[in-house]
Amino acid sequence: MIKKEEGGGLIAASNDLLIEAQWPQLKINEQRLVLYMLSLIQRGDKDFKPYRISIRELCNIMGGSRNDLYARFDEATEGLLKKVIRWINPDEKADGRIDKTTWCSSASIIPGKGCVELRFDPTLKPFLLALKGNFTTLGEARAVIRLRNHYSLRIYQFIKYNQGLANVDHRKSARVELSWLREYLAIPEGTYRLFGHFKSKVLLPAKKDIAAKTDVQFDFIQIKKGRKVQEIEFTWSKNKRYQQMELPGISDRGGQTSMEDILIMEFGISPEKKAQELVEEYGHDHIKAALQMAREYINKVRKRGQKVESVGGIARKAIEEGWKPQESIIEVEYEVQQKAVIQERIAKKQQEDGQEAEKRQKQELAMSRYESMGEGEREAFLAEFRENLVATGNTIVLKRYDEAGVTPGMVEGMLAVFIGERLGEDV
DNA sequence: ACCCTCCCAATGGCCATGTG
DNA sequence: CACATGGCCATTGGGAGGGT
Repeated sequence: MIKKEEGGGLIAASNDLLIEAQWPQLKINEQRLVLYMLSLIQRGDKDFKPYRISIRELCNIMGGSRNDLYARFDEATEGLLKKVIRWINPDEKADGRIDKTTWCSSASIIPGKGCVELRFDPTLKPFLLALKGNFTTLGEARAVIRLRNHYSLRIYQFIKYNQGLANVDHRKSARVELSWLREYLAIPEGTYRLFGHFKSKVLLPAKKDIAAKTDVQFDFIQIKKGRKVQEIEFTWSKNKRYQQMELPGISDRGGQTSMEDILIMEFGISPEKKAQELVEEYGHDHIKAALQMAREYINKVRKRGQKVESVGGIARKAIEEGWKPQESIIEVEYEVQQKAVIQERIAKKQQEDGQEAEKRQKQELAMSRYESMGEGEREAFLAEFRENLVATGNTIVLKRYDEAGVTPGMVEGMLAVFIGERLGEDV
């Protein structure tokens, strides 16, 4: 990924991963979705669980109003489902294995819950983790999402990638061939043939865009060979203005919205309204403390290798009971209580299963008794059945039975029930 | 709710001019 | 001459607003 230049300076030759993945031309909304999903992935995630995005967040990601939001979501996810990525997994590069998959493996809109769900194919995991690079927080992803055009987005990724490497090799700049940059940005042959165009339409807008909307800013110098610009050298710095920037969706209600987002996305509390209610009722700080405790509790349970029944349930409990750092007794109590609830549920289920089996057995016994009846006995039984129909006022079934006898469907169904009732019990 | 029109910003191409 | 630069223009697509 990094090769030594003759002069000894470092060249970020390419982000092999991205090139080898043949990152296809994703549309802006598709890129936004992917980036947003990347921010949700945790390194520790074993399999890619479905990732939930609230409608509010989706608005931020895709931009625009809520009216045609689902249509745009549909369009973007359909694109992601269709587009094939081929990439060489660096861990398996030796055997030349090429993985082929699509960006996301399923996308669903969950009616009534105010959120949508996306799922990645697990094959993609190493690729996405590599891609994830340095933007790990919701805030950063949001900032990226604000970037309007996809050249800006890709340059931002490039800068962040180099910024990450700088932590390791202390590089101060990244120098790339113009041709590489064009390839990286997937600019078609013939477009921006002149550097001037490339600069005025790609580099400068990206510079402006990134400085205005994200946590970094960059600058570049043109390195010429003769009169032709051969290479671009990027330098970068932290964007100090970023802290004061208004992030989309947060501007109206301070930090509260993000708390709702945490409730919805991390703890799966839905619908959106419920999360809002919780924030309004208990307040930001209360919930923050409670959720921290809930996280610790969940981690503890998971460490013990136990399954967490309902993350949302624990969060709700934590909020409603006001878990605070010093009140670990509650936590223990809750744990015990929760265990009891689970035990009870299991016992109930077993009981139900048992009853079900018993019922089936009785029905089978009844049917065999019915089938082994002699002619006369059966006639008498059917007469009884008819009487029962009259008694219960079941005129529709009665009519059918009188017309055609025991026919598949309603009549047979009623007869089976009757048989079960009359012959199922031990005589 | 749907369609139409207008406006604006983004985009990409062309051209005149400047410069080593 | 070859290329950079900046201005200009046509096209496109999304959003807002108004009419049916």
